[in-house]
Amino acid sequence: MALPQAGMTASAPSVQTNALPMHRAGRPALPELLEGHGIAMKVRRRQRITFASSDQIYVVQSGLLVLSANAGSDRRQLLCLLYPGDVFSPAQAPPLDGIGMIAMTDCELSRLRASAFEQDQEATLLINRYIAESTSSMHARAMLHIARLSSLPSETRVAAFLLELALRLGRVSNDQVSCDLPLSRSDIADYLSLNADTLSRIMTRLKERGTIATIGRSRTIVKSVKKLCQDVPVCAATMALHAQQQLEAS
Amino acid sequence: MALPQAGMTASAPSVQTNALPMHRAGRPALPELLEGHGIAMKVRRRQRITFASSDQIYVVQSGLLVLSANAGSDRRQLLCLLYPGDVFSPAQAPPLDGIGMIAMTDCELSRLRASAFEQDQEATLLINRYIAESTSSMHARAMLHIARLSSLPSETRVAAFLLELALRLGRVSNDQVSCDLPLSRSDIADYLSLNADTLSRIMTRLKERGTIATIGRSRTIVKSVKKLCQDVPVCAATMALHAQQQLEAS
DNA sequence: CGGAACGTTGACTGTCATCAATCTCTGTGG
DNA sequence: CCACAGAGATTGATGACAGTCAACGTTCCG
Repeated sequence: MALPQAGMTASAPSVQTNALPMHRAGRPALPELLEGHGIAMKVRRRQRITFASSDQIYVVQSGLLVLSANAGSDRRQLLCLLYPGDVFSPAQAPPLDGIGMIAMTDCELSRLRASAFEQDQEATLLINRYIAESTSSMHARAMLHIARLSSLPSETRVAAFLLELALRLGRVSNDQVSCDLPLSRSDIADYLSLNADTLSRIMTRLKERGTIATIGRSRTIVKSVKKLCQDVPVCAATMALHAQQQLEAS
Repeated sequence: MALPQAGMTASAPSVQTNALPMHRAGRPALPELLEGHGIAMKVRRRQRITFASSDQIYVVQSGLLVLSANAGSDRRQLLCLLYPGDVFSPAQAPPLDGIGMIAMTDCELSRLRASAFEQDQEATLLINRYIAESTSSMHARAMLHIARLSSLPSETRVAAFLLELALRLGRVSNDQVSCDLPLSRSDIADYLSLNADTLSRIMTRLKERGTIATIGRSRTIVKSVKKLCQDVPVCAATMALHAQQQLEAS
């Protein structure tokens, strides 16, 4: 288990995006030597991880986590999604009340100490590079999320989010993506800064409009990825950031 | 000029924050060897920098820039503020239309190629570490910004933002912070995802309420930092992320 | 079978974006 | 020094949209 793997299998997306050519497809594989140092952790769905020491680094091997905080009066805010391959250290989190990670699915993590590699310069080099690339890509995702939150109407916002999650967790076939949502409605609402009620209304509208379809409570299908990317610029960027990495990892 | 310096002078903030203890105060100084490799760039206010190659890295030496994109139909979205000391590479930006940096003030940048250090392992080590720490801290700021956008009412959002900018660019004295805003109203609005009209109303309300005061068009004073931090949890985190780094830099 | 968590829907309210008009600064040229 | 122009900032009226509260339905669990 040297490579981080996606929580579910993924086939190659067959859709063309108009991503800027400058963008990197993925990052190099996490070297195995990390395995020797890290402590494997298994966390279960809904489990919460608080940051004990700032020296610790978490590597997501499988599953899905979110960074959570209590920003407002009592409202929980989900700030960031952590996918397999992501490296996360407390330094990347703001010092908000109730900051911590919450597992959305059963997860496998590696926990290691940032100072663990200082003897081995070669290893430090590789690992720092890996961390830098991971952190860069997470920053790009955060920027995309800000763009989604700020400049998209709520309906499009939800559609773009579902696309991201489906690209990461689901399977692509013939211009459709589908996945089982590991987040509940109120989780999604807390991430997209919507009300759960409003989110429910929006998803009903999206279904009526034919943008998405649902099976049961959690299975969700984005009907036409191509159309979504044409209509919404953010979705093309989502493809570039999420689908290509998926390609790399598989 | 080895160290990045703040655009304007900064005295030590005299206000206590309840930042979480785990949080790092700053990052180590950028080593001088970067100077040898980098190309110094001077950009003027309002000038736009597009990303030519993904191999390039920009280090902000002085001034203030923003990351900008055209996310929605025609609306410009300001995604991220870049302060002195920040390292920014195109990999940290999402592949959105019209992505680029815009100088809010006259700026000094160093531009270097990511692959420039590969011969010198010692240098690579230090620089990668610096980049990793910078990127981490930028990620934390992005998360804080998301929290601000998502879970604060617009009035508080503006106040929290003004606090951040004043802590970075202004001077602290006796529980007050003041600075000259380098951003126009519509810049601020585009960053906080508000309408410029609404922003104007909000600032009027903040003035009436005594939270802030203004002198002329751009000079802005946050009246009671302590009170703001007590009322708004995000502001305490803002102090932790921005005031302490200011301390470090000065 | 019952209960709890989750999801949906409706009526109402508050907030923010929009559009348009007016006002205030700032710099320029006479 | 003043007049002017143009950008930027404010203010008002209005409509669209999302949050709130409450009730009801559904699914999943013991």
